[in-house]
Amino acid sequence: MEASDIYKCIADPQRLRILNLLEAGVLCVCHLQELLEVPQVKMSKQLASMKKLGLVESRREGTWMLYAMAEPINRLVGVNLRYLREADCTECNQLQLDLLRRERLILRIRQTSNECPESVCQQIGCC
Amino acid sequence: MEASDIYKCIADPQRLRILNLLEAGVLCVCHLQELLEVPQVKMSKQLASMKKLGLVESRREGTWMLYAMAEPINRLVGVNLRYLREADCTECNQLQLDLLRRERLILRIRQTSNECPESVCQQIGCC
DNA sequence: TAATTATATACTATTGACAGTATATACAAA
DNA sequence: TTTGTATATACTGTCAATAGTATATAATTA
Repeated sequence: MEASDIYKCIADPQRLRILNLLEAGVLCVCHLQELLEVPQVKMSKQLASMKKLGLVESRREGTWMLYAMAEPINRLVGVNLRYLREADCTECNQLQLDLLRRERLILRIRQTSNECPESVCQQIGCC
Repeated sequence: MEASDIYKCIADPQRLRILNLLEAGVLCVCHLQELLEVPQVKMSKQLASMKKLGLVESRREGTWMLYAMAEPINRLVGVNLRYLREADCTECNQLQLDLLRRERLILRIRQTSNECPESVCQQIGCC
């Protein structure tokens, strides 16, 4: 895999945000949809493209699909996420904000019963 | 300027190579053409796009145009160049190779009389 | 002033990425 | 076995980036 493929991938702000979120932990498609406020079909296609690149992995849990960073995390992606989280620009602030929103999402799932299957919940870290 | 603009820019291997070369020092269009083996029109357009982004600057010297990294160098570009020069991939090796070829080019100009005007030569560092 | 050199821009055709809609699949529950 | 839910894929149209050709510009030299 070439560096240019990675750059093309993270040149899309939404894909960058997805990678940023997944580096913090496993999430399922519907939660990514909610956090980024994009239609299901778009999220699914973004994830498929990153899976094809080998950047993310997916695991089925019932009807739910859990997505995670492929291990070991691509170093070029890691370098850039680390830089952008510290930097100061519109996109960078969004990454910080997304991580906060992820925390809040997990809290909400924890406090709401049956929001998602227990097996999913365990992977995400709600319970 | 957003991070995504930078990534779109360096997602093109040739533009990445140009930035890599310019970080090492000033070069004129024809030398970049020679080093990257691309047609004049293409090089000119790549440089124009990066100038528009504010990543490079140009200065006329007679009929010659000298291109340089815009100062201060964009930090995201700097972070990535630094990483890629150390990393091991096809594109990364190319960056190393380009720097060597640049050294050799400068040596050749130094040893050949009248290959380029003296004012240009001084900026590039041949003499 | 005309010719030459280095570089830039205009124009055109092609291609690749993307969004949106519709539909398919995989699994669970009734 | 039907229904529902979460997700994926197929299909289509649109738009932006790119390459290539031709031409323009800016400065130098004869």
